[in-house]
Amino acid sequence: MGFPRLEILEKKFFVSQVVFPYIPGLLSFREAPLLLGALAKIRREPDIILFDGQGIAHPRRMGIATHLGLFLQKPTIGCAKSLLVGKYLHPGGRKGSYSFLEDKGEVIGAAVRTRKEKKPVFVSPGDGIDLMTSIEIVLRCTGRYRLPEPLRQAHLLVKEIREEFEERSGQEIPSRLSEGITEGHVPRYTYKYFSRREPWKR
DNA sequence: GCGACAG
DNA sequence: ATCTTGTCGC
Repeated sequence: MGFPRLEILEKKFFVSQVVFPYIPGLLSFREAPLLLGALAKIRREPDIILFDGQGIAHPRRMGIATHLGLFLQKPTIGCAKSLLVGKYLHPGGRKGSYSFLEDKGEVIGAAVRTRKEKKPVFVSPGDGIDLMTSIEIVLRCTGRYRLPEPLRQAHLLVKEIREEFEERSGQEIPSRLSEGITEGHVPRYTYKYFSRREPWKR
């Protein structure tokens, strides 16, 4: 999308099976491969990328937005619909109000009210950008809905693709089966490894 | 040991 | 995330 007009410039998608389970704190391992697949199809070079997930508001300050920002060497922002880690005071009810999110004595993001009286979204820098700029961009990308337009449009596109695929292939895409497919494709040792407490300390 | 836990 | 039931505001 263009900024600040938010015109859609390109729409691309990527379909495949997930090969890693959803584990809080390890979302990148499950979704990054597919996101990279879709991003590889984009012709234009984005100036910045907004992700549906955390940036540095992560136990190890490495949410999916940060992870991919570093990988792609591109500025990124994390905008999650719910909290992973950190504490915050409820922000004011007006659209645009926000309060900082902190963990272990450091500010890692903010709870931003993108819609009056609605649950806030959690914004945190991915990489190559600061918190205040991240908040400003998310707000300027938000219109009448809770989610910033880039993320909302992405969700709508996925819904569109999925429905078309379901009717054309007779058998719908077992979206919930991502669980089933996952268990059958993730090597046993891999799952055991990541199922332990704080596996990154091993 | 118990609770929390992006999508 | 997905699913189901019911409610509130434009």
